Amino acid sequence: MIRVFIVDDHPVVIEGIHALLQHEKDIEWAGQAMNAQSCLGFFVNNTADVVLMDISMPGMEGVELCAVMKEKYPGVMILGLSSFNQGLYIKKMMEHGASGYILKNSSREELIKAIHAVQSGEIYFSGETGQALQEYQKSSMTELPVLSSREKEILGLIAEGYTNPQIAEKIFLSSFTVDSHRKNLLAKLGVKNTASLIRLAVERKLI
Amino acid sequence: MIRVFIVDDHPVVIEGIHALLQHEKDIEWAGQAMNAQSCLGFFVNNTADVVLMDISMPGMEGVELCAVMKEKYPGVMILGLSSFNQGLYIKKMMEHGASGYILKNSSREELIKAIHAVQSGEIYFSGETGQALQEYQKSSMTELPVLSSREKEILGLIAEGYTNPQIAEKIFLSSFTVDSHRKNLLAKLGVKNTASLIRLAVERKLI
DNA sequence: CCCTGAATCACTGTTTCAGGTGAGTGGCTG
DNA sequence: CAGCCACTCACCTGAAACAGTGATTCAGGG
Repeated sequence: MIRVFIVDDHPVVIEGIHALLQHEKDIEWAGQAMNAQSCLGFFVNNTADVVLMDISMPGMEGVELCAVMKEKYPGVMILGLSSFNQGLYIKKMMEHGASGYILKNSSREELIKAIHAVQSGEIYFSGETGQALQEYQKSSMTELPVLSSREKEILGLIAEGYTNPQIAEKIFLSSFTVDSHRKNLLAKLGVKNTASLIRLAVERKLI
Repeated sequence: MIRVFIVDDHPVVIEGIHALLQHEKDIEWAGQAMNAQSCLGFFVNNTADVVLMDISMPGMEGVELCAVMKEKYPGVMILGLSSFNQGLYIKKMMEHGASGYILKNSSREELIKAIHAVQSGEIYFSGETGQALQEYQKSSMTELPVLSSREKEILGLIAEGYTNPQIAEKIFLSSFTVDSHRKNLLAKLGVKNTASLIRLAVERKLI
């Protein structure tokens, strides 16, 4: 008998999963919580085998709660649960000790399979989720090089649409100097032109 | 008696809302669908008063389905439903005839209030959602000009870091033509150079 | 049927960017 | 002190981007 507990701030998700699991013979509904506090409160006097945990609760609570839970109760297996296929969240969850991750639009069969898997110590990923994780690791595994403050300043001005001469005038430098910084930016970030540079900068929130 | 139909690709959400509504005396469960096709199929021989519709279904189906439904059955009120507080989606939904929008983590009370509101022709927004919409409209009040499909294609390739000659070779055009499209992009979006162009494109999610 | 607009191509300048190379200063650190 | 690195400046060359102008074709809508 697997005791399942759920933490999610969406009432409909709690209800839905309850409905999906209520006729499973080897699954017992341990309880539910709508936020981190009440989850931790439950585990003071009770326990469960598997916790289904929404990751994208307000304020990143999910990831933190996962860390706290695994520290206090390492025997409790945590299965991440989210509506979206977000590599970033998945990665953080796993770093904090989660045993797997499934999407909320998973089928009843997949949900049950995942619960069994993590309960017996396996790592479970729904297909799409595993893919997203790979994608994520491919695209941002590479550490961003450190940019000097001058470089970041100039990167910002380039993104504003200023040309080298304009930037030079604005911050009292030679346009040769601005050009040097610009070339260093391209080299450091491994891109070939302004378009790639700005795209990377915006997407990785360097500006 | 309000007949409520739900379209959502998440089984748990369907179950959850069903559970939340099943004891409401003046609400009748008209049916459910997990995708746009089966929703449209239902309405061939049946009808409903209010449709709860997930916006963020795979492939933007939600927004499109909303448009089709309102064209075919203008009397059916549509209430957007999503896990996230995304101004962009909300705006698109409303442009396509939706009567309101609530978050999936809304309480049972709010859900029922919203259903009654839209059924009687009102526009309903959950508090947070209204805020997000305002935020969104503030930040991008200036309407984005319409880009042709060719322009969007070339914008994407510029963002990938390709130069005009490379793009020309890639999509079998003259580099003059690519340059023309590029100039049109700059003109339409009101920017002066590639840096501004790409920044705008990434920030406004044109690519 | 005419007008509009997307899409295509062309030519000519000017400006900016990219690549390479080199060099001087000042600060921090092993 | 020697070495590293950020920051600064300089020049040269070729490639790309930007600006302006103009033209053709083709599809769709009033």
